[in-house]
Amino acid sequence: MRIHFYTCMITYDLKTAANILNLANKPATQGDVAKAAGVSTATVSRVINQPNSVREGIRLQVQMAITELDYVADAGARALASKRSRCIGAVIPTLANAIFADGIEAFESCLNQAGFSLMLTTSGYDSQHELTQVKTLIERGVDAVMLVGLNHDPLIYKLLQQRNIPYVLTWAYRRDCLHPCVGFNNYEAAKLLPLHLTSLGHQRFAIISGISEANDRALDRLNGMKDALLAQGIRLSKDTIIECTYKIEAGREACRALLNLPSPPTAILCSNDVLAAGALLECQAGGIKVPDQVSIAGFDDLALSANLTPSLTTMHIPFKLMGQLSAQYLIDRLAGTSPQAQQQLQVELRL
Amino acid sequence: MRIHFYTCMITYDLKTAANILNLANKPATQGDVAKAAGVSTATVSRVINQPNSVREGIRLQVQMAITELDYVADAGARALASKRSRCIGAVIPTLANAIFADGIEAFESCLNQAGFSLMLTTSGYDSQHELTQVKTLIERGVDAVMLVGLNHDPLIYKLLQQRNIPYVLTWAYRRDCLHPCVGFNNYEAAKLLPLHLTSLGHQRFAIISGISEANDRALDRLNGMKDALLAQGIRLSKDTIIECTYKIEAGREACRALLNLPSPPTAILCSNDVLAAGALLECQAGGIKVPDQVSIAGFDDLALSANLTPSLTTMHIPFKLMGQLSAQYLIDRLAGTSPQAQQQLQVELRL
DNA sequence: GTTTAATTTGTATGCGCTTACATTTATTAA
DNA sequence: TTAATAAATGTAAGCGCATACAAATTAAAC
Repeated sequence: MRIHFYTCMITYDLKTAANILNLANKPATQGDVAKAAGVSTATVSRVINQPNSVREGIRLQVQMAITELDYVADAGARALASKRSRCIGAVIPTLANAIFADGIEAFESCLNQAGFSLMLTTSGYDSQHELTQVKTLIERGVDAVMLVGLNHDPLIYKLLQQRNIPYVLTWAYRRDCLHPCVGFNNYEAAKLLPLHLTSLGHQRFAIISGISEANDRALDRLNGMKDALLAQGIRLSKDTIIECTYKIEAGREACRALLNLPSPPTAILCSNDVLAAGALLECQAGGIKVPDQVSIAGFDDLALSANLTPSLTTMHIPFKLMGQLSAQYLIDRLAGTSPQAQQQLQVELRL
Repeated sequence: MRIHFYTCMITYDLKTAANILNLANKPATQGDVAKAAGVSTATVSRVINQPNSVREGIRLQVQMAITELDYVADAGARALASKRSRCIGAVIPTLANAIFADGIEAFESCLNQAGFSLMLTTSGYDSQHELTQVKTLIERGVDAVMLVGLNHDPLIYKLLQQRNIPYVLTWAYRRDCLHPCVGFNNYEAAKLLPLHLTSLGHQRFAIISGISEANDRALDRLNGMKDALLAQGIRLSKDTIIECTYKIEAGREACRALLNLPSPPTAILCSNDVLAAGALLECQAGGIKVPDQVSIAGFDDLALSANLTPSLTTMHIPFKLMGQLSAQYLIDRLAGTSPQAQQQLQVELRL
């Protein structure tokens, strides 16, 4: 036994050091790493946070100790000492709507590459719930926040500004927006659709819109469409504008109602591709020829839209780019630079 | 001026205390609240964490001080002192596929109600990237982790178990699974589809599958379909099984290839509704009558599927319930109870 | 009205890290 | 070679909270 022990001591190395220190099976701390590498905790911290400020030999030694001990820095302690959580929060209306998928995916991916994690919450298109979610994110100590749309409870801005938390609004853009935003002008983009359809000769229009209350994108799109029609001398009666939730069934139902009107529209403008797909599928189910009997236009250019027959006329939005740019904006802000606060993205009509 | 100041002092109350303490405009700390309420920090902490252990009068006093000072507890400090971050991490393959939307939405919602936040990351169907993401989540100090599917790098389990971090596997279930899981048996569920189609008289089959490598759900579904066909004496040739990414265009393309075979299938089994929708839309685009000339079946029962014409035969999965149950499992684990580790959900064929 | 027990509150320590500052070591200039 | 300078490392002080334990208060029992 004694000899064995002695042998152990001779072959003492980082590996056994790891085991010895890990006897209690508690996660290794910076102190454990420091001890194992024969340096101070400050040096370990530097190896992790500013590796270039540590000479190569020592750096490797520390990194080896980190590996041997399976050391993972404690997030709470880091956040407490550095005032940075390395987490960025986002509040989106819902995940169930494909509209947000690509943008958020790109947003997350970008954050990830820059060493940030995404804390994701949903508001269910409810501005008071959105406020609650922002409060929660602040409590979780996020370094920055992403929101969807331009209109939010003023308290949200107050809370964020008070704590100096950078934020960015997305999925929308307005030149006179007082807050950082990355997106496109929903109102102007929506104007293009009726324009295209009137140029094809359509006169009798209807609109299927998302619920415009508490959804500035939906409202802007609706107003854009209405105004563009008005400019052509076309005023829609009340029963030709239907607001419904962003569900495919809702789109179908709305379309059915419109086609049953005494004087049904020859063109249906939808403020979203999910609704448009619903409308198109309702027509197909009812044996109504599109676009011969009725034309349908959408908005957002979901993957589905181009694959329907006939394919949907829709407005393409560079969601992926939007996610990337909004992530980059926040990353830059946190890095101390002053990125452009308002970024407008170009949309494109897809026939 | 002087009188004014004096007046201020007389009306000294929590509000002015707030302003005085907040002069530096730094976020209020627990200590500030304690001072303002005339209690110790321990009491403030209790008011926040175990309100019932504080007498009502003092509790209200403290809560008022919290409001006046806009106090928000520092997440890092809380995590450091309590060893709990109140965050739960999830790694899903991608957000771009609608399959995950409903489940994650319900998962997040459940966590939220229980006072947890969701940290969401994506793996892109890459198991090594998944490992990286789990490491990141651990570094962020999540209290628990949700993963999709049954097969993961063993190191993931090791890391989680080592740190005593509860985890749950979802979107899949196997009776002999060694890990906590909430889901359904992809293999058995997939068997039901060919069964249904052979009962309709189909003999010439083809399969459009997701990439089965590094995706146990896709592999199980593929094997289930193949085995069920084999049991009926039907063996698929190599060119009637196509694996592709979960994109609608990929489904179209695969369908086209299958229909161009010398002896095209009369039934196409898709391991996912996105692929099935692509196949169906390809048929429509090509003027091929469904189900007269070819039958198409899917899996997952996306909202779209029931609204296509003809509607897709598909397997309904209770994704929302799955999200809720997996969230609840982790919440219970963190609360110290021992919830059932394996939970199987029932699927249902939708014609 | 005491004594004892139960409840409420305060005191004080430490969680694990970052960082300002002090000290040491390496590098350059003279 | 030595002095002056720059770079690398160590020391030690918090960051803001939760909580074990001690002290004080209240309620219950006698």
